[in-house]
Amino acid sequence: MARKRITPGKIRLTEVAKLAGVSPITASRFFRNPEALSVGKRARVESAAKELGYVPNLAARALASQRTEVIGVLIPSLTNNVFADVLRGIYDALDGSRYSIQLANTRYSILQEERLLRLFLAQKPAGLIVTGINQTADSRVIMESVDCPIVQIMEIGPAPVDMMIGFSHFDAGRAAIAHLLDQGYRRIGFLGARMDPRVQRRLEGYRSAMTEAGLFDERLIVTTAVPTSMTLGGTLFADLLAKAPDIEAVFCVNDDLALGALFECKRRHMVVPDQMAIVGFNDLEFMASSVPTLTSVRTNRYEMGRNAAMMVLETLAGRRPAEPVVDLGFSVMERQSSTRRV
Amino acid sequence: MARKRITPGKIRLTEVAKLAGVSPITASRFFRNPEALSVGKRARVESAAKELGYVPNLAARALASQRTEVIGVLIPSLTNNVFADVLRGIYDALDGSRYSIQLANTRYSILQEERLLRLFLAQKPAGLIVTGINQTADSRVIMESVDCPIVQIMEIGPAPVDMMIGFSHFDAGRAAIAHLLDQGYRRIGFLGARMDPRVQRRLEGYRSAMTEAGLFDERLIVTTAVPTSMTLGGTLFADLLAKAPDIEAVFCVNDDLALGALFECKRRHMVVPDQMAIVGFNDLEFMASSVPTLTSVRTNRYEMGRNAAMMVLETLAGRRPAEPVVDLGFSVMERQSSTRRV
DNA sequence: CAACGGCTTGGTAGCGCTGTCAATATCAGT
DNA sequence: ACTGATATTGACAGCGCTACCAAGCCGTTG
Repeated sequence: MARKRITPGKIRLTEVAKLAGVSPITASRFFRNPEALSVGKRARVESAAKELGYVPNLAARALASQRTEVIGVLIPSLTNNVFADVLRGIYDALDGSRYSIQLANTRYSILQEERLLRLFLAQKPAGLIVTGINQTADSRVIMESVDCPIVQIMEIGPAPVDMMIGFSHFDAGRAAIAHLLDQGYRRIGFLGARMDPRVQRRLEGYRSAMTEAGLFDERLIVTTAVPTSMTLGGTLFADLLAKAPDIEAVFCVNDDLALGALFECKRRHMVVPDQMAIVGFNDLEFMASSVPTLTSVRTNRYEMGRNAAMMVLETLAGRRPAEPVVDLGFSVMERQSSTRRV
Repeated sequence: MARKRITPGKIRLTEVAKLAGVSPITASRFFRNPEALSVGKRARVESAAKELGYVPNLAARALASQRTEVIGVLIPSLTNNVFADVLRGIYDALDGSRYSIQLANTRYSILQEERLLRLFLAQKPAGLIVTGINQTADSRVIMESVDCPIVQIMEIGPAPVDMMIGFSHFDAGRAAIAHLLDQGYRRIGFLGARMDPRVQRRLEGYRSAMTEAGLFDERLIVTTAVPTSMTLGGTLFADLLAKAPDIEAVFCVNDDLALGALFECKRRHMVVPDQMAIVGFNDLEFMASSVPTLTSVRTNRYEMGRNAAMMVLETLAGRRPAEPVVDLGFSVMERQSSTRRV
């Protein structure tokens, strides 16, 4: 004999079936589709499974059925609060379903993303949720070859691999500037960190709005590839002031930078918004409770995650969403930090 | 025939072996332990795999080998920045290893935790990282029956299931109060949200230190089961002021509350620290860049996650850590918000 | 020169479950 | 009573990989 059975006491489906007096396949059906069984057998299998403390072997199930109940999620950062909200939405939507989540962190690298995508392939995921629309060509090939629902989240754009949910970062950037212009600000600076594709599109929105208003000036822009933080917000804002001392307002590419800028203003005894207006992005919870309260562009992160997961779920259930691309929009939350100049 | 082969074009290990001119088992060894092969065969298998674009089937591997390369991680919250840092540490430590992470969210419920633990069982994880030391009795039974390394993180206590890494929240709470007492503050309030077991132990530390100093007063404590947020920090602080208008300082059970309290002070035109000292907990990045800078108890969250994962890895590699319980300690970062009263 | 031991390689038989299809039981309608 | 349709159940084989053991190969040793 090539291999001796090393698991004498282990409870397999066969044991459950034996105790319940049914065939293994019937017991198997009990776990996957109980309605298909007669009431009597259903009860017998159920009590047998409970009595033996049966735990199904997922690997065997996956091998035999050629699919898993794992939904792969690719996000670029674990630290960024934005993705925490998205994740919460995903987890909430999947809660109670039989699907579980396999989370992977791309660290904002599309090469890393491609590697992780390959890794997911080996798991035959039931569905995939990936961040953004800037995948490598190879990543796209992989995604197109995987036979499972895929949702790209965080932004929308042309040519979805499968489904898509998000909003236009370009438009959102434009809207933030439109608000400031509307409030009478003219010299409006831009603060950006990380500069991932979505941030760059917000910058494009800024550039477009400013150019249109005849106010564009390269010196108003300060960016860095460094990951964002509140401390960085202060530093970048100081840099911006050095480059363009006459600015009246600043659009920060996220809320951490905005709060950092606010504190830098405090440090310099500049009054917000009288001497400096501040607008952030994402509308994290704290923006409404700072002093002064901070204007921000609200993005529907939780809903994005939740809906993305639900779109995968619906597709798996055979009810494919009518609209594969969903624009969740955004809204400029106008608060004290950017009220009209006098 | 019971089942016809439905995968005519799929690349299995057999195909790779055939192309490389070796037996399947030799090809298998290439992927698990390349050193065992002769140099020639190693190269042949490698190029064959690459040529065919072979992706191993993890389910089959798991079924045949009776184990997986998945490490289960149970944390109570995705939103809380504290766990984002822990997770980052875990992901960093596992990066480059062959292990992947299965993350599950207990939502601060030990019943949910037990359910998820059962779910993990079915996956035969290679290791387990769980938060805290307050598991249900059944959870403990499950954990003790699983044959894999387990690390309890975030705090230390008696009777580890297997390994443990964290610090004493009781001592940390005491240390925060000791610092305030040392700076001359006497009427010190306590602000707590969520009130999970670790927060309660911080409260015990507060109670112990205050009692010891002969300063304990039940009216100085304001807590809620509501999840923490900056806004809540402002609200709770207002409640505390209503109950005890004469307080001189406040110890907030986390940094969000502390920043919320700071803004509430601003709103009330109370000068920090002259009229009100504030101490937070965790020392998130923003504590050092607010105005005034905020004192906080630094906890080594990233290291906790990283070391926990490394402990699992080491155990899996057969090098069991000499010390199964690791105290990572904490440090009170003294900043402007709690400098000595005049 | 036979015996030995280390290294590499292969054969065999499953791991535990489920897809497929056939068989049987049940029931309504004529 | 018989037919056909539907609901339930079971037999069989195999999903793709690896554990176990055995065999082959080689150089070394007494």
